Amino acid sequence: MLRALADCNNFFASCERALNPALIGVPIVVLSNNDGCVIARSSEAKLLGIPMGAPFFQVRRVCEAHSVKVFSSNFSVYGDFSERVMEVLAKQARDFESYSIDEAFLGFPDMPEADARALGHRIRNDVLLTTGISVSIGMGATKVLCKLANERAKSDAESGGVIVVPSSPAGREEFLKGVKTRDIWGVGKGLATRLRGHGILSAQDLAEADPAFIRRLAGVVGERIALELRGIPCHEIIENAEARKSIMVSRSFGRPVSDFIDLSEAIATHAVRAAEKLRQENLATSTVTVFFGTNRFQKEAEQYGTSETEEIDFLTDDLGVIGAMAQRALKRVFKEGYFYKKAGVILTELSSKDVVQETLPGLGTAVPSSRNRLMKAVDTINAKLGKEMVRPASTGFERKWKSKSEQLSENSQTQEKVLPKTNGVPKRRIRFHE
DNA sequence: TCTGGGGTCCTAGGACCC
DNA sequence: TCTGGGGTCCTAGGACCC
Repeated sequence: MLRALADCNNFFASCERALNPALIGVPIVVLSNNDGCVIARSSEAKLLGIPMGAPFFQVRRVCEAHSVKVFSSNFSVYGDFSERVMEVLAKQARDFESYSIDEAFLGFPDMPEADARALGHRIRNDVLLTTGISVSIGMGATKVLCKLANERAKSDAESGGVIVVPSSPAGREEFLKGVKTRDIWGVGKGLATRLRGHGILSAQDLAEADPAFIRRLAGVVGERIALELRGIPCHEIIENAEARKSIMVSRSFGRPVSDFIDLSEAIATHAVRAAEKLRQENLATSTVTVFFGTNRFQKEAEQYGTSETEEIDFLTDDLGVIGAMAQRALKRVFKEGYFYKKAGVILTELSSKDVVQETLPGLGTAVPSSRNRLMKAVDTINAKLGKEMVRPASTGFERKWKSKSEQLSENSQTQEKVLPKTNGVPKRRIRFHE
């Protein structure tokens, strides 16, 4: 079966540009939370040599010198663009898997290879016209081949944004010879080093290697990659994403904190947000993990970091219960005398709330319905009036530890705008900062 | 001065059981 | 010198990805 990977080009930067066409041709970078690292670059910014993942303070001068537009990330906006792109892509193929915020796998049973290129260009045009976002299309027999084709489509200007890996052994070999193992999807630094030790340098070397040998060297993960390179699918296109297994909320602090009360407020804040996500997805949990740590980049400073888990014997989505569990865990492992840089909360052992109510009728006594109504009220108010409009006092008032988002606050005027429409269907209104 | 956040999967090894 | 052999389950940590 012919498969494809559609991957948005410079996604976050493209979103900012789609919102503000005056930015066309201007170098753009988008920063991570806390304005820490570069997580997206327009092609102009890439040409300036600004690396992906670079700490912003290391590239600030280059940005200033070349008038690079710098944005704090605005994930609610990127999420809206993502929905729009996915909507268009999902219509193009029988099989569809939204793989990440800016990528989707498509499956085309019965599609002749000869028609693949033209199909790819049609999809590209369709997404560009309806969303303003440019995507690259990589096509082949397996997901791993699609990934490689996609990378080539992005880097090879002559491809017009579409590359098909031929299914003929000779054509595939020609393609794979020019690909370094480290550039294969699923081959990280560790595996690439091990492969190199055995003379496996290119994707073609890996495809040709004895699968049993690769299995010993790199486990089932490596073996599957090798088979996929040969055109044998090991990873199907998964239509219905399985229920997620964990929810994590974590942030670095805007400045180091050492007081218990500050850490406690941050943990409370993250627990509230995690519980909110839980309710949005109609899930419930019995297990809460908190973690926190000092700044690992400050080598000379004394380091401490840990995680601690608290369990209960029923399932809940109540921010009060989850918040209290997080605080109990924190109190057990907090240590005085360190400068902490980051903290977070993880919820695991997730179940559907419907299942909970069906299979555990006794839950009605564990979670009073008045609490359910309270959670609904909190969610409704915050959805209507803005994030954190209602929150527990335990999340703090002064909140000196909050992340910074300097590039956002620089233009703190919030405006309402409407994204472009498809098929006359109005999209929900979004808030964002210009 | 300043270094993100949120996931998944696999494996090895220990605990425990028969 | 000699001290079974398999299983399963769970967990921590590593590796990788976007």
